[in-house]
Parts: sequence; C-alpha cells; structure tokens
Amino acid sequence: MSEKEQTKQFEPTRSELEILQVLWEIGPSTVRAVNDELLKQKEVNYTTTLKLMQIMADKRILTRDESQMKHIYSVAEEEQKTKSHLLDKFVDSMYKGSASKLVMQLLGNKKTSEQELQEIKEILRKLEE
Amino acid sequence: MSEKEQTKQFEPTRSELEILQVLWEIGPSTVRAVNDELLKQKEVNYTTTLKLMQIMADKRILTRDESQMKHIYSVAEEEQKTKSHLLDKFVDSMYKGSASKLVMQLLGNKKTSEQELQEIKEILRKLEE
DNA sequence: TCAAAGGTAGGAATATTTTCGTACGAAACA
DNA sequence: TGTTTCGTACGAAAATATTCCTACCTTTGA
Repeated sequence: MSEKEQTKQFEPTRSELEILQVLWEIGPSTVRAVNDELLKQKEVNYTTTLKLMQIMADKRILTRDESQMKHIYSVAEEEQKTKSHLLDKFVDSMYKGSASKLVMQLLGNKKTSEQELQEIKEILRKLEE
Repeated sequence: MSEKEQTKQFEPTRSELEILQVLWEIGPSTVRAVNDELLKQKEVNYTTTLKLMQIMADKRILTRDESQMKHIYSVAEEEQKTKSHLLDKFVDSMYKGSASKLVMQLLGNKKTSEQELQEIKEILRKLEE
C-alpha cells in the first residue's frame, strides 16, 4: 500500500457504515451474526453481507480471525477514532469547521430533548474543573 | 411523484452535497459560477457539473429559472432545514440519537478550539434566559 | 457413511453515481 | 454575415457500489 493510500481518509460507503454500526453495537462477530442484525432493519441476503465484509477486510476497515472456520470480524480502527474523523468531516463540510454552529443547530432542533440539554451542560461544567 | 417518493428523505450523494455547499456559499447561480467554485477544489469538467445540477433539478433538490438563457439554479429547500435533517441523520446513525454524546465527542476533539468552546458555552448561557 | 446444514470464495450481474463527448442553439462581435 | 464563444440537452461510457449465483469445503447428526 502506497503512502498516499495509507494516509487517504477512510470513507465508508452507506452499506459499509451500516455494517460498522452493527459491529460497534455487538462487537467482533461472524458474518451470520451481523447479517441477523441487519435483517432486523432490512431485507438482505447472507452472501451480500459476507461479500461486503470481505471487501471491508480487503480495505483494512475490518480485520478478521480466520483461525476458526467461522471467521470473526472486528473493526480495525478504534470506534471513537473513526467516529471522531467522520464527525470532523461533517463539521468541516456542513459548518465550515465551526463546532459551535453545529451545536447551535443541534439545540435549535426539536429532537434534542431537555434531558440531552442538561447532559450537555453537565459536560461543559465538568470541563470547567 | 407518489406520496411515498414525496416523503422519502432527501439523501444527497457526495457530489450533490458538494454542489449544495457551493450554492449555500454563493447563493443562486449559473452552472458556470458553480463550476468555477468547484474548480478551486478539484478538476471538473463543465458539462459534468451541468449534468449533476440537471439531475438535482429533476430530483427537486434544486429549482431553476429558465427565463434567461443562462439558467439560474437555487436550492429548493431551506439551507437550515436540509442541514438540520442531515444532522439528525448523523446523530441517529452515529450516536444513536444522543446529541450529548455527539457534543462530548466534539469537545474531546483536538480540532475544537478554545474559542469554539467559549461560543458553545455562550449559546447555552443564552438558552438559560 | 452420507446427506443436510452452514460456512467461505469468487465472479458475474445490477444498480447507482459520476464523468464527459457530441450535437446543436443563441449571443457577441469583427 | 459569418465565426467564435458560451450556453443547454442528451445519451453513453466509466467508475463505484451493491447484490446474489454458484462452486466447493467443513461440520453435524441420523
């Protein structure tokens, strides 16, 4: 892998993101387990999920333990690191990098509950200390 | 357009999002103007941008004024409404709908400056009133 | 032992997204 | 007026992403 490819930012496709979410949720798993989770959300053939996960392993998004017949797939990068990167990209592209603009939007959002609000304040308060 | 299609959530592709960002930035514009902006970021052929904007107009993401030869394209939906929707989706898919989790990530992020932090606190303070 | 169930691999078929070649009309202007 | 420049429309090609068929191997259990 060239240096350029190494440093190239990780850009999951929509389907890849779905699988990442499942793996974040249930931890390292077999294809079967991931597929079962996906089936709760949508119609999807087992081999489709298998193929996607194989592709993700090729791309080094996932790693896998092949020592057993039922391969166990894990997310290669730290969940927080990946999310942080995706959040950065989101802030950059949608709010020109301004975190406060994003928060403003979030708070103006009807879906953000009073409880969430309190928690956010709590976070900031703790940050003061 | 069927009712289902109407209520179907707006899901811009990556290229479409780039164009939206330009239009948010510079306001209603010709294809030429949008393409010029895009050229600052990447190599792109005029007709490629034209085609994309035509497709977006088909999908009703953009509207256009054809009264002049140089058509003027505008973003159909309110910028804030679109961003709010995309932010919602992001929070839902990445943080299971928890805004506070997102904020926590944001604050733990080295890219979020002290100044941003102050601004966020200011927003919350004003919300108290 | 052998059939059924369940696993992987690989490639082909589809669907979607992105790019651009080409045709052709309108405007600008020498 | 004629030619160059700048615009749109359209369709096809190319690139990507998604889905699934088929082959074949391993495990399980009747």
